[in-house]
Amino acid sequence: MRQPATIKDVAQKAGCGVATVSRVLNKTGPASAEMRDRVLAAVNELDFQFSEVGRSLQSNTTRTIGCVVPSIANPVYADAVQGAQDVFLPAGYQTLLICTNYDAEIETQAIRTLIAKHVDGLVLTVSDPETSEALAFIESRQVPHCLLFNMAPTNHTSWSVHDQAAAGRVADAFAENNHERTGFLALKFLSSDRARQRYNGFVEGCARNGMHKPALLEIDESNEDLTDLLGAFLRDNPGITGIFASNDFLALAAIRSARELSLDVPGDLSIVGFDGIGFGSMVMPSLATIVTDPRMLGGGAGETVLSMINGTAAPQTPSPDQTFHFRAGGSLVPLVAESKDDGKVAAFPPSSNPTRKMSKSNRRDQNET
Amino acid sequence: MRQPATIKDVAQKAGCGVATVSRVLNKTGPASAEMRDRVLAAVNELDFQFSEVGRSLQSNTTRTIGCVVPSIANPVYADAVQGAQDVFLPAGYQTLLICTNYDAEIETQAIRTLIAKHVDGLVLTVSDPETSEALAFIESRQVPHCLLFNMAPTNHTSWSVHDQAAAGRVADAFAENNHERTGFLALKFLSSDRARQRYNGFVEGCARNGMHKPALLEIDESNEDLTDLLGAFLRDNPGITGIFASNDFLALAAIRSARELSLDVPGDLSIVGFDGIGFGSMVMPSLATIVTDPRMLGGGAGETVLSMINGTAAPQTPSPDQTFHFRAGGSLVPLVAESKDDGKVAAFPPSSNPTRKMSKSNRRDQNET
DNA sequence: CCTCTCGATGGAAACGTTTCCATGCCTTCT
DNA sequence: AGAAGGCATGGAAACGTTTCCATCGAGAGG
Repeated sequence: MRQPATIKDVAQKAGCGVATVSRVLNKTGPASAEMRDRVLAAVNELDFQFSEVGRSLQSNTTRTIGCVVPSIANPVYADAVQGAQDVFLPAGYQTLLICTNYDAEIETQAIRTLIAKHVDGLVLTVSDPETSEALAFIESRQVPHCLLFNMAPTNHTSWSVHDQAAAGRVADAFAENNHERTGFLALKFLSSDRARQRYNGFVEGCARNGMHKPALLEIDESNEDLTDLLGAFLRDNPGITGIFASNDFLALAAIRSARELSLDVPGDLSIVGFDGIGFGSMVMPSLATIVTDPRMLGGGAGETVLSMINGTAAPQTPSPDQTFHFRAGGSLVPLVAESKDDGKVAAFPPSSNPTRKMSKSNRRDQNET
Repeated sequence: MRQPATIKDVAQKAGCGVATVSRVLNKTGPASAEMRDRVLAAVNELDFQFSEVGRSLQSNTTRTIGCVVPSIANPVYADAVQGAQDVFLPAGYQTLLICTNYDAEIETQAIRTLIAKHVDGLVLTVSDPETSEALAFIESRQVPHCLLFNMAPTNHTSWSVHDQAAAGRVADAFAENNHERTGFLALKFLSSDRARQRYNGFVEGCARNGMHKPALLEIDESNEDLTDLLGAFLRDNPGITGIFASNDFLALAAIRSARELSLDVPGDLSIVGFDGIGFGSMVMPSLATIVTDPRMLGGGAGETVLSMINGTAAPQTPSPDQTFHFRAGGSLVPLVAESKDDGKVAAFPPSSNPTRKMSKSNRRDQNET
């Protein structure tokens, strides 16, 4: 039993042809009761199991779906993958997972291999859907697929948070709390169209609310020292009272860094995140953020691919404003006017927030250190 | 080009035999320069790519590894999977991911299918390695494999945190801080040998330190209301001053629940977690916990499987005490003696801990509600 | 009693590769 | 000049399935 038994072994042991074995085991054709028993006995004795690879060659199907995301160390993608596989597994499909680590080269290469392996479908987050080589290749091969967390180019369907609208909502939130000067904090701004969408939406939202254009603080590597960068950023852009971080991790890191800079959050600086990871509501202050549902999105993308495979009706993608909602939190508070030492007079007493108080003074005396 | 081109199409277009095409493309045999050019031209024209399934059938190899974990919604497993795939991908292997959702039935079924699909190896976390049907099957089929986060039965290798030693270390930490009565909080105690290992280690550690045997609080479903359960638990087990949660999620949830019960953490109740997720150090108070490195473990398990496939020397698994370390945090503080009103006389002045004091009075007046 | 039909069964082709082996030719050595 | 060897190439088997088609026997209907 070094080599696993094949259908031929079973046929031989049962004293019949391979066709009969196939018919019995697949229940795809007539067989006498006695024959059935003999085959089943042989199967048991040999511990036989069909080889899916022989089967795939013949049937042109693998019951396998490719799933491509940047990284599952990020819980947003991890949840989405989980959601997708929770759909696939009960449907009889297994999932080939690729984490590209935000590398377009790996993305292209891995997807070619997935297609060579003849996956029946693909769920994927690409770095840039407009230029993605991999995506073009998928189309040319006509593999059923669905995007995830990407803006869908024409002829594609995508399950995604409407980043731009969500970021606009964040601008509204800042406006509602009387913030005027804000910053946008992003990691890997260039390799992620998500971050860019959020930035654009935020800029637009700020403009719509009559706020200043947000300053951009971009980090390239996650191991750069955020505290130093943040300090320099606030020094270079005086007057900033709020920061929108392009994800919750960054937001929490920013809170920590702000504290290291002896800034009070939210007293001196309000911070809003994006994604709505569960921890956000466990920290003090709780994190104001955009809440999303990655699991639902992953599941939806999975259903879409299955429907393409089966030729059934595709599930409806959620409307933009169903893909997120704003969650208020202690990290974003109304800005209260006080003696503002940058010359701008805080003349208007905010009617909507009678309890508004000011942060401890002497914030950000940047030349002290 | 509905159906992708096969090697035969290439051969025909290049005017040669399929064997020549195979040799040219795989660089596995001689070919004239002119022939090479013709073949390459045909490949380009047809956008040909080998079918891995045909190849697999012939070569008895799939360049695919199965990876089985309970759920990647849990960042511990997500990180481990990421670590494994970071090893596999550069080595030319892709990863078939299965999340069993802690269901032994799914586990067995999925692993059978993985083997039918002829994966070249397996990295897996099973629910119980001693009784796992799937594991037995893997052995009978002699598939290279490595356990992850499981205690290794004989003849298996496993990359895992030494749960028992780590839990013992937690008991030491409580002892160092003069706690005597503790509780152990676990989710899915029955379906996870990890939780049981930790419980055993904790019980043993408490005994070693002369503490009371910890009380067990077990939650079955993650959606049960922890606050109610915790309240009842503390009422039923008076005198508890510290809780060891079997993972950081639970620990953070417990902190929140304690607050809802108007208990101060750590003032009234110290809490220690397990896993060392990044967030633990971002919350206030920071979470005392056992820090582990799931990514390293996943990577190690991956390397082990690769070494089995290639017949090279297996990497050395870390020694038990290299698999974790204790991280102090604000959620665990020394217990201070004070007027204790539960009748127990604090008569014996503990020689080893002269500074021992009691907790603030009237905590948990259990009949008040 | 003969034919027709139908159930049971086996042989063989096909799926897309790789690889063994045979063939033919050209070079090179004796 | 003849033999030997090496290179370039193609045919075909093999991998493990499914499925089409043919065969065979038996029961039914005329």
